[in-house]
Amino acid sequence: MTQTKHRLSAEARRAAVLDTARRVFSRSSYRGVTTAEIAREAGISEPILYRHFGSKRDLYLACLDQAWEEFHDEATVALAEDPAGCLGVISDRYMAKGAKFRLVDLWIQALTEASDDPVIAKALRRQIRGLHDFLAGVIRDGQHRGVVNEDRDPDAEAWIFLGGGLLATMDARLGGLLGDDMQRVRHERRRWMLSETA
Amino acid sequence: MTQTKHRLSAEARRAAVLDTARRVFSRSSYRGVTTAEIAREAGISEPILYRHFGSKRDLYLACLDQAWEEFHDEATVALAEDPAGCLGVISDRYMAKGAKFRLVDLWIQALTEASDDPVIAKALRRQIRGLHDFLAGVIRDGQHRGVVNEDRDPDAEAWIFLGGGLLATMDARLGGLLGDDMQRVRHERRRWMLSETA
DNA sequence: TGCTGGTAACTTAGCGCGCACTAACTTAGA
DNA sequence: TCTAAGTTAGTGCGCGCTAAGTTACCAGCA
Repeated sequence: MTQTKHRLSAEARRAAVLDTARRVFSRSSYRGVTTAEIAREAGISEPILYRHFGSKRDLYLACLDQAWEEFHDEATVALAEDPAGCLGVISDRYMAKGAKFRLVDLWIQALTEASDDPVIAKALRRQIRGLHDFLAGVIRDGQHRGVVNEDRDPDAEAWIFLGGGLLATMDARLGGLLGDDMQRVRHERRRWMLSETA
Repeated sequence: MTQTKHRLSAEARRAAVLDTARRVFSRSSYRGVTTAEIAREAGISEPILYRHFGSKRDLYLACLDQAWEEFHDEATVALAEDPAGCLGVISDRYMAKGAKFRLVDLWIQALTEASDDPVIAKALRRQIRGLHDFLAGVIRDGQHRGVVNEDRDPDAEAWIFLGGGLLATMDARLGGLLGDDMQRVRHERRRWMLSETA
């Protein structure tokens, strides 16, 4: 039987804290958030937080890992379901302004921390390389299917796509600097990528 | 007569502190740097720092302003001297790994702070919009001169270029993730921008 | 040129507060 | 009744910032 009111099992509590932490971190920054804040928002006291995570940094790393894992899973599913529209799904999922939380928000912060913390830097490298390889794979797949122009360099284009993600996050964090230029960026990129000639 | 040894005039000291602060901030982050650290590296004590700048935040904003102003001046000169090669000069100046300090490093940190600090957000918005307009102007100029394909959207392309800058900063902060893919990105972008047909 | 007083560039030493983290205790649930 | 999920009430320390005191520099004057 599941618990009724306040008390949760260890793993349920851990998952709940991780979820809250991910939300709180992603709307501010690693250093801008206090462990007390996360605990309060998760509806627990700090010692409980420290029972499940050894330190604030451990918690942050766990957030990074889970966010990446979740994104990667969803992207893989989207790729299998609709290879052509997959990139659009990815955009919405990981950079769209409306998304409940954006992976790239964590990345921007992690990038700021990376200069002082090699462990965070390493985790971030792994994830970014992972996303790049995924994107390059999608582009290659599109080329085989004749949707994407064969003359394009998949690795280079994947990086440019990733740069677009950074741009979108910047935009969201500054409260909409690009406006409808965002649409024009998408349009411009699509024109380049799509296969006009065979 | 100028001072001989330790004591500097107020304005000379202010400039020296600002220079040091810019270097120290840009290699780490706003929150990752202490005022004591800046003071030590500038060869003074903290109260002197606080005589010239009202707060750590004021100092940071002054760094942002000066970095942007300096970059903008240099870019304007480069544009006047060599309109065609101007974009290359800009790349080297503001994103190249070897540059003594990169404007975009400050931007990435400021972006992290922006969610908690509307003043920093506002300053950053101004600078980014400024760079975008400058880049779009360069592209338009290139189109008039027949160097850049007339069919490209200058505003959209300026944003994409800016996204490339973020990408390069990310790369540098993570210690060279892209490797020679960076060259391929440049090549890919150039192919798209250059005027192949009239 | 040498003395001297005033000014402003500097220093030492520390305050208060916020935050990561914890010791010791309490209580719900099987 | 015993285990483990929870709490209260801290501690120590780092950092932004400052009060109070010190010393280098430069007038003005004999």
